[in-house]
Amino acid sequence: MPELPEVETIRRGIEPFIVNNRVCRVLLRTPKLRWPVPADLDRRLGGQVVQRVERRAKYLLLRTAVGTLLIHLGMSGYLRTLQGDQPPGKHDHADILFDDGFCLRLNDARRFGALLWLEGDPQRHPLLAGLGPEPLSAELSGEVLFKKGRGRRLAVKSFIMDSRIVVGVGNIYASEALFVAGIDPSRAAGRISRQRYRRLAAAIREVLQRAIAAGGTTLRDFSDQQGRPGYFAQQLQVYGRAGEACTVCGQPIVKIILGQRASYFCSRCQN
DNA sequence: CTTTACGCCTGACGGC
DNA sequence: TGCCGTCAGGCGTAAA
Repeated sequence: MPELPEVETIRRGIEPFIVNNRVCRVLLRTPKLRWPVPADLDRRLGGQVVQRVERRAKYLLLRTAVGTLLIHLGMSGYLRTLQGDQPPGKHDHADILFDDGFCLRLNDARRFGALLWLEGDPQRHPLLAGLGPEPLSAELSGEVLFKKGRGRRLAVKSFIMDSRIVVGVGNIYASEALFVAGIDPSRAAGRISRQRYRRLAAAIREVLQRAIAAGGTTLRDFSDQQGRPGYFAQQLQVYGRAGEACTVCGQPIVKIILGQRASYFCSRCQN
């Protein structure tokens, strides 16, 4: 389930292989993922040179002179990199083949992902236009969170998972960041001080940054295959650890449901 | 305006 | 062994 760190790791992994590389063709095996995949994608992307590989939130953007291929991996999606042709396996929905024999293959068992063709400025596309700040940029600050949180009764965990507030904070890292910041996930977003939001903004950045650093080592080799993203589970402090001792105080980690999502926290360290 | 519920989809897992 | 129900989860959309 790729969260932002996984997507960024994938971006960095594929970038050197496809920037300045020309797409020779696109092979679609599945007509619809989350939305219908443009049937004429081969005609649009074929022959185009990938100029840049960007990421906005959890969307990957492969930019060409005439348009942008948007890729979202949903929950179960991953990209593999292949050389030459290899027989497709189960849930291998699309291949992007390049002139030099390089192939980017999209696999997504649950098909919650997306493959779309965007023309014009991608930032104007409805999927991207309303997004909040990137968590790793200076645009995210405690002040921004504090201001957006005014008057809201929503649980802060659900609040930071709202992509209009800040992008790329998925279920796992939301719990982790709130633990680092010492904030109870169920606390209303409007009832958190500026000071504590500053700590939260820093915690979000730190947790994501650390996961990217870990991904850079575990997913380094993209030349073979397996851009299969992991959870970086080895360094999670609360997520999925209900009943286990808090790494700081030893209290058992508690699991609660917020906004229909599993949430984990330490009732002693977080308030 | 905010908040909540649901649907999309498959694989893993537990109970029988 | 197999069948069935439940859960997981990003994110858009509908409904309250």
